[in-house]
Amino acid sequence: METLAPELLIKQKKEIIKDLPALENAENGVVMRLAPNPSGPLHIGHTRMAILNDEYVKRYGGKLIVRMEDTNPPTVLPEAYKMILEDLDWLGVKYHEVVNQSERFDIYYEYAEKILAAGHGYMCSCESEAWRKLKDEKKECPHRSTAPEVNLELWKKLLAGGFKVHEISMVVKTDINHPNPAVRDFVAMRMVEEPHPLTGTKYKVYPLYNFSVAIDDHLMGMTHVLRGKDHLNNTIRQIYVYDYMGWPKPVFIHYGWVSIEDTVLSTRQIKAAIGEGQYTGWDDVRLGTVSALARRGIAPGAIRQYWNDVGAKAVDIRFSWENLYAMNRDIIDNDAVRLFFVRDPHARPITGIEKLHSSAPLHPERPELGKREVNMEGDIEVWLTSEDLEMAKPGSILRLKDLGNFEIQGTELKYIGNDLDVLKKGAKIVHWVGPDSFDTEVLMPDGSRITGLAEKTTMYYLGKVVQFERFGFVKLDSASTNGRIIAYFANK
RNA sequence: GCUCCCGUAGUGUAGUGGCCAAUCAUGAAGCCCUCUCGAGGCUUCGACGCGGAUUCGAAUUCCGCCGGGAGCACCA
Repeated sequence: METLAPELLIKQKKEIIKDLPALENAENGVVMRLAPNPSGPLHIGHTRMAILNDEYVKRYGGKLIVRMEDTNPPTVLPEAYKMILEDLDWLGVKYHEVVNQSERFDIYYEYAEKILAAGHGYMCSCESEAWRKLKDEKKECPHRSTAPEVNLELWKKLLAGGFKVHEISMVVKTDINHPNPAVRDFVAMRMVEEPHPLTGTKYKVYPLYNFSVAIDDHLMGMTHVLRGKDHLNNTIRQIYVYDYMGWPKPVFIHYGWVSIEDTVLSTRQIKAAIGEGQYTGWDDVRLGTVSALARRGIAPGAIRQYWNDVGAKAVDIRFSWENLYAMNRDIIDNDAVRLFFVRDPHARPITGIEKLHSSAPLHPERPELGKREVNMEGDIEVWLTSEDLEMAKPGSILRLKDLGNFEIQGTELKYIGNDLDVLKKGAKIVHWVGPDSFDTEVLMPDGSRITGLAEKTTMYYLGKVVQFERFGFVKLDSASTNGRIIAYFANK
């Protein structure tokens, strides 16, 4: 066995792939959607809806539509359209169509008119605060009983530009006596003067979330709507539109709230902070954006597995970086080359030998990835981390990994052979770098920086995820012209 | 205040009346292995929020309580 198939002995990975629960009414394929607001790129929180929807579409076959919900010009970030799609691509999400709500206004107008004509909506010129107060008290506002013909006239006047901002809006009736205040009548269309990044000033009358979503979900043939629990009340409101129009309803699934600690996620905050130069950009490794995770060496497969594992139940959960990192480690461990990195390095001259040679595999389980060789001659000096040096008492023996055994003599290291038996006598294995190493700076997710020396070979793996032994997995980002390496910490 | 959702180990998760003195992953502790504090192997720790009811039998059903979360925008 060992000679025939050694890989079977080494890599018996526990491949327990947990399946998402089955979807109702999905036997004949599904149509699902991702409906991001293009106010910024995706962050770790958004990846749940992306992965879950993608997983189901892949499983049952069908179509995944990306629908940019860009109906509020002030919050639209023009670059976000592209960034979101790049994030999805990186995540391995297969979408079949991309549509922008900002280009579908004529459709929303058509349905607004139908709703008004049928008496299911009204044109309201109440001051918004007063209107809300009436709703709280389950009282109708004076416009709620306006005749459809009058409403239609007002609607036409609105479209023709006959009103100013905030002067009038179109409201969809639900049930003014509904026990749940979150569900009573909602504004469906309103005027916006700010130009839209995509359509400019072509339209002035904008739909609001619940209205455009209900219409689009139906028109685009959605069979399943899988979104967060925070939309529970929105679903109830949207169902009123379905019922007014006599549309069949998709299957609605609401997964629980995810609380993500220790991570900056607020698009608005990030945007402001980038402007102030506090972050280098949307992919600053301190952020929880998808691009930041990518930059840090988090594998898309780890994120996918994480959400698959969590599933789509309605329980509120805490996001666990620890669990994500464990999944990430599983994935990257196999390909990450092992290299030496010495933090807070201190030089130590070597005595007792003129020539030293080190040869070690780049990956302990994968000899095919090759070896790295180090040759040193003459007045040899190596660098060790202060942490190891503090532990080592004078006269004790250190095993410099893949190099040799050394006795501590003051600030010098005396070569005493290369026999691994010293390990059995309690010699400690430490990591080291030679004179041709590179200054390296590792940026940690918390914003701190760890500086040290990385061995020469590191330079050949720029752009890759590697393991700095006894330190952790890092993504080697770049090297400046003077040879300083910048790396980002992924996980231990 | 009103309404809704939820409640299994530290974190997630399986479990839909008996197979549960509760699954798996992650975590922690220990041992083995390994020239890494990684990987791998083994062992251990750790949970059904509480109280009633139904039942021969409940983590699974019902009621009450407690606890957590969300929504109540001319944001999405």
